[in-house]
Amino acid sequence: MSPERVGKGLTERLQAALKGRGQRWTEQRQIIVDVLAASDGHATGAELIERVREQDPSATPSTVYRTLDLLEGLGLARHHHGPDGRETYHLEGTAEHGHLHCRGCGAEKELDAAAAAPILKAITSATGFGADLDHLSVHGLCAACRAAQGV
Amino acid sequence: MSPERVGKGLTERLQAALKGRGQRWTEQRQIIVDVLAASDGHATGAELIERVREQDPSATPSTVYRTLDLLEGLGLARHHHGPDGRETYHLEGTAEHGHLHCRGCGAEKELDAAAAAPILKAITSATGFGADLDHLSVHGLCAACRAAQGV
DNA sequence: CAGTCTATCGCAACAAGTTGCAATAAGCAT
DNA sequence: ATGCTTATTGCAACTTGTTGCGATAGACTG
Repeated sequence: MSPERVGKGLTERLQAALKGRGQRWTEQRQIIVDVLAASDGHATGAELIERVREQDPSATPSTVYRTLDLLEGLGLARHHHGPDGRETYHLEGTAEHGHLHCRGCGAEKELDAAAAAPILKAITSATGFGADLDHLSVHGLCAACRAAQGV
Repeated sequence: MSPERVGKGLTERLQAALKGRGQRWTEQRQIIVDVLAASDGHATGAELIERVREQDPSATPSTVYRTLDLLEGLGLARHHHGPDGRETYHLEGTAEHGHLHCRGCGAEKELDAAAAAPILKAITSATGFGADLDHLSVHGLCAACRAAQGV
């Protein structure tokens, strides 16, 4: 697949944001952002490291993870934990969404903002919490598996 | 508040369950169950290992984790992932409950079944999912932090 | 363009979990 | 009690992710 680069706009916004905070733009960060953009969707830390290494074998895990942290600090990337606790990263820019993991069939579905709205509202009224949709991971049984198990 | 101690009945039920499956009861497993019962509430894997080691220095991480897996398989223990992805274990027997993590003050609150009911209902009607309360971890801002941030 | 300040990098060690395998020992049968 | 079968243990290596530190190099100053 030929990863068509994400618009240059992203890189420029990033450079500006970093400069404003006295931070620096480096080749490695460019690569990491490119990789993240190319693996549109979700990728584990290990996958990202591997792909970054294809472009720059000198890259180390610490650099990748630290850059990922940085991007999160800038609100450009997000991470959440999969059903097994492994980290999964995705670029901000796609709409905020939560995740549904089915323990029956292993499927993973995304939960978009519209579908989540009543859930977030229920959380707030029951607990006072303002929940982060991006960090919301629900484990359970999907409709199909519930039917199959006659629950 | 404090439900009755999980008496010796637990050990006996456990022994019977294991025997029925051709599995064995060992000193280590006794210790691990004891420790789990004693750390009523939540404990990370590392904490459990440490405490088990106080009673039996020869215990190794693999044994502890494998026993924990076994207990989960028997429905006697549960684990979920904290805000940082670390594992947290607790004995089944206390009421099912979810977890709320506040990213503002770091507080962790429990979400009991009664409070969660409307939330689970909202999840089901929005997505068809039957959510596991025990695996429900909500990250967000608690009421106090929301007020403090004027959100 | 050279000099300075310091953010970032790479390394190496660490922490939390997981897994394969040979040795041990639990539970059953004799 | 003795031996047999095989689940369980302990070890060691590995995976994923984190952290401290000295070395490198990016960005700004003069």
